[in-house]
Amino acid sequence: MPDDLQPARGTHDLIGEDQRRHTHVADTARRIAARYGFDEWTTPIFEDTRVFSRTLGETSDVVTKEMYTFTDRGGDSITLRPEATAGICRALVTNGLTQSLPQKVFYAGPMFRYERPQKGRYRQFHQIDIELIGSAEPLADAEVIACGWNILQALGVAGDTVLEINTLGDKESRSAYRDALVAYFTEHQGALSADSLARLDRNPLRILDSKDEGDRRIIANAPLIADHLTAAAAGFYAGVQGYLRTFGVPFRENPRIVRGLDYYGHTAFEFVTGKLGSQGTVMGGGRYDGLVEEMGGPPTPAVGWAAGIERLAMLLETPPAAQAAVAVVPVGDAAEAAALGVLQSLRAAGVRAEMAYRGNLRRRMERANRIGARAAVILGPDDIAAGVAQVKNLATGEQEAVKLADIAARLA
RNA sequence: GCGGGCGUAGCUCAGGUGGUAGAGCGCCAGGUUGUGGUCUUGGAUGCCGUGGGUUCGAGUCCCAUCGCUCGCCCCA
Repeated sequence: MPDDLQPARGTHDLIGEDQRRHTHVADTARRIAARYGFDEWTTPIFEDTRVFSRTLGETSDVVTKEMYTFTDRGGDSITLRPEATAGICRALVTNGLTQSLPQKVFYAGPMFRYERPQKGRYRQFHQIDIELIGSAEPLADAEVIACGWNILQALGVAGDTVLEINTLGDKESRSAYRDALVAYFTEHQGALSADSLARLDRNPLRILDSKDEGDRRIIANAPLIADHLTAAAAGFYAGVQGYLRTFGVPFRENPRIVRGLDYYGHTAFEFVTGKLGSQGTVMGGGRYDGLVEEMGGPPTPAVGWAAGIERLAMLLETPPAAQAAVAVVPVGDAAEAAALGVLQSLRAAGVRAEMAYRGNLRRRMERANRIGARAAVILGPDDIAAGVAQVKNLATGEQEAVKLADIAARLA
């Protein structure tokens, strides 16, 4: 194979089983989300760079080193979206939908981040996404999570995942907690890893997430957000947990859960799995009450999550099967016209049907077998003269003459 | 961005100490021009990732580079 034409680094072609897994994940999510009242939106794959730089946080890795940003021919700074939420909020504002809240949005599509590729991490990857914009109630958080849980159940992967939840509190709680953390970690900075030292002034909350062993010992005694929550924030968090129990969604509190993007507050959660190596987060999200305002709209509460389609597709136990076709097989050139008639009648009846473009009977039967056809409809001159075709079940080998007019109904 | 492992046929892989490349599967053709799967006979697989170096000679040794992969970072 010439190596001058390869897929760009971190991108993948979706073909055959890969595509079927992908489609199954997206279709299942779409179906379940619809039951919860979420409507699908499609927004542009690229946006004005400010849509992301303003909202994701000036210090986040996504903005500082992972965006595909370029200047277009008109001189505008354009960015391939690294995530869906910012674009959805922009669309909400642009279309004046802040006047008709709440909006419940389902989303599926490709995202782009310039990262070092690895299992479950790609430069072009796909997410499904739901956003519930316009409700400040804890019930909204719980419903969004319950919907995600149902999707994982429908995909048959819920058993592989654990829901971990935390609260980041309101602004007041968070800044008090942040101060406490900085004080604590500064006291122990001699023992912190280099990575965590860098996080200390950039994003101290992230230290809680460190995998470094030395860090973990220090983190074990770090202050907890629970002790710095305002009464309102604590009440909100308790409300979310109560509704999760009502919905029957099992969860585990994990005070170490922190979100990477700055716009999150209050509820933060992740569905994690141990089956994908270090890329264990399969679905993650939380509440982002400030984002719509950041985008130029009125103050608007919102909560949502994103899930990686590739990661979910990898967890699928049994690959979705391709739909088996019916192979139409003419015997000799003279039978072609009649065979095409049968072929089209099958398709009109909703049957997946195929006819090879050339080849003798034997070759066409081999091909029917190779494509996994469930049946072959064989038409020879004798059959046509008698107004029938041989319908052969390729699994059992049984064959029987069927009137041409009855074939479509027989195989539908 | 940092560290480890790996790039040989379409796929999975074998090729001690350097001597011009192999297997299985798949593919193509015949046995079988009105019947697939099983069987059988034959055939083609290839810039040994790419570039450079050492050598009489490199798939094999060295350097670089690209890609894949695992971990860190980050995140879905």
